[in-house]
Amino acid sequence: MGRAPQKRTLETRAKLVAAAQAIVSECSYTDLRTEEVVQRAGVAKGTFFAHFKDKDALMDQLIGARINECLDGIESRPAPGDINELIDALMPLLDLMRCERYVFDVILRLSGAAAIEEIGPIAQTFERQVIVIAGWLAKGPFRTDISPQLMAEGVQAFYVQAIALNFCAINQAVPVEDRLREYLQAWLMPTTA
Amino acid sequence: MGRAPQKRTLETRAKLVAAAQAIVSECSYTDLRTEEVVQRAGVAKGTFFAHFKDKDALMDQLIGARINECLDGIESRPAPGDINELIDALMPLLDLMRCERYVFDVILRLSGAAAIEEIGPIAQTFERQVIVIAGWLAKGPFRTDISPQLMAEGVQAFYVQAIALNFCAINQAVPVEDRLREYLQAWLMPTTA
DNA sequence: CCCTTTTATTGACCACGGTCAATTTAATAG
DNA sequence: CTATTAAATTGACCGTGGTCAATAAAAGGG
Repeated sequence: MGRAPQKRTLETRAKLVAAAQAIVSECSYTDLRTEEVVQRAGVAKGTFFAHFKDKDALMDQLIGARINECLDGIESRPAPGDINELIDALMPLLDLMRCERYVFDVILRLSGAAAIEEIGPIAQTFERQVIVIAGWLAKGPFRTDISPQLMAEGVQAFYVQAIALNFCAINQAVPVEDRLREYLQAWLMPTTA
Repeated sequence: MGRAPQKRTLETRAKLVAAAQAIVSECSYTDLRTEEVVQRAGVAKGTFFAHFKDKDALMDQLIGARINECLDGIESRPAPGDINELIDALMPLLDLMRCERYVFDVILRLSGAAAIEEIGPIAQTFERQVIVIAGWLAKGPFRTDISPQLMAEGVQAFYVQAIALNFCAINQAVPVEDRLREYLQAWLMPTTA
């Protein structure tokens, strides 16, 4: 049996997170260095790694929290009535995911849980994304031959692909939302002959 | 005006690539260290980085070559007549992409070219994948309301997603090919009411 | 209050990717 | 053949993520 966590522990962790958030808002996720985090938090380097398995775990927490804020906003909206409204509703999420190349890389890396017992914040939001979107699609004027869950997984696959393509110099002429619209039209409202 | 490349240069590069390939076949991509590459090649560390921008550039070359071998094999097959045949044909590619978590991460990271002038090997194969698949889909018994190119981009998005999900402990109960089949059925042969 | 056990913190240290001024080797001109 | 210039190579060095034995601080037990 472990004992209750000490108050000191929670304080230290809070200081680390606060320092990290400050760095992110002043500079960027890309520029965050663990060395600077511990300096600002006023603790030793080892302490950081006693609280976070590695740097990715900190990013998981920071970015996961922001995605959840995003989903809160998204969830409070009425179900979109067509594909354009769907894309409008998703845009805040997409903008967050593509705000920095490094952020997108981290998200992809952490979007799946390595082990069942340790589903990180970002991985959790990926499940939540599907749930939120599936809820919408069930109400909309979309295809009915497949489940809303499957439709939602497809939507997720397509916006990840759209963002990935948009990071290429070659493909930046086409805005993400235009590319995504083409995908979603074909995915959610197929017109079979 | 630059001079012609020296024979020595090509030899050094070949030694580096050979050393890297040896390490990969003896150990894994994950375990490859630049230090060991240069030791086996009998050159200094700086030489490595004179030939490759960074470690990713070496991986790009090694993995890109393997993907191309894969596509050569795939291309020599007749066009698949249904979704199961399509999946069978794609399996070698999928197995390569998911052979190591690190390999999948590298592929995702390099699948898009950062700048127009420098489309790396992996990014090139991603275009080629779409071309090969689109060629197939044009001949198959699939939906005709969208272009083969768009269908192929969707197929790519779906196998990437299927692999990503399969790296999660939670989702490993369902084999990649089963998950992919469900996606492709809905994507390539929608049955709208 | 002191002793014991658990938990948290520390900072010197390591691993590994990547840099760069200095040096060596090859190509070319005279 | 020699001098000059361009290209390739070297290895000491750096930045940064991550480790771990030693230490300090808190929590119980008597």
